[in-house]
Amino acid sequence: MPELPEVESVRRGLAAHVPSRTIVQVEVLQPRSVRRHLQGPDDFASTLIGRTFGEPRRRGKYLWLPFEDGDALLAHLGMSGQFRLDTTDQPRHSHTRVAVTLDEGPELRFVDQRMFGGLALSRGGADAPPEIAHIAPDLLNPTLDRRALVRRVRTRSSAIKRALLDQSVVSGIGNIYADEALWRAKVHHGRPANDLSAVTVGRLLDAARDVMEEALAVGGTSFDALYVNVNGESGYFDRSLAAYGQEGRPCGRCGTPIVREHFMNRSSFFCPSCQSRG
DNA sequence: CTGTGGTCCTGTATGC
DNA sequence: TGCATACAGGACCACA
Repeated sequence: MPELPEVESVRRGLAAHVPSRTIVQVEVLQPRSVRRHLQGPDDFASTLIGRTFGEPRRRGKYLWLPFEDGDALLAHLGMSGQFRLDTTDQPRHSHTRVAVTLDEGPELRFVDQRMFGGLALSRGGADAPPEIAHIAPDLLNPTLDRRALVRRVRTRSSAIKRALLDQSVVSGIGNIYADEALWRAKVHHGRPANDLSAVTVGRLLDAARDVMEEALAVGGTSFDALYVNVNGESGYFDRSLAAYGQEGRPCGRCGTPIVREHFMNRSSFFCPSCQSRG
């Protein structure tokens, strides 16, 4: 379940290998994975050939690989998407959806079991893909206006967790890090965002930033083989999770068993004692 | 504009 | 053993 730390780990892996590499061949093995390229899979493949990569970039959970000509390869990993850099003699993983041969070095492979992710060419998207204009800045963006963000969050009447997960409010947070941030800030996920004080929302956003930075430092969170970096390696932050997936285990602060609750068609894990409904 | 709930997708785990 | 069901959940879309 790639969220900001996992996507950033992938971006860094790509940054070490793809800049200055030129595409010589593209194989679309699963058309669904390029469904957001409206001209179709054949156009996707042919239009990429001959282009040269620049420095990979990221906003929230979106990743894009700029080309030197001003366009970009826009990617989202969805639930299970991976970029892998494998030598051509290594067997392709069975869920390989797109394979990109470069002029030298390893092959770039997009692997995606559940196919919620995908690739597309973004015209003129090297600096800022127009397709993701609606995606808000993320918490690791040094130019983020924290006060403006606190204000925007507090205009929402829906549950605070819904606001945290809304990528047009703040980007990069998914279900795992939302639960971790709420636990750290001692806020119940269902509290209306506009009921929280500016200080509390500020603390919550700081907690989200901190937990994602800590996760990034250890390569992200991996529960299974669905998230790995470009070399196929797992992250280690699952060992540091305080709330997510901890149902029945004692809260690290007060010892009360962590509770799981259905919320927004997914699971929310929280401490019923530390995180009161207010 | 904001808010809400349905849908897509496949592999794994669980229940009868 | 086999079949059905639940679950994982990010982004998008229709609709109120």
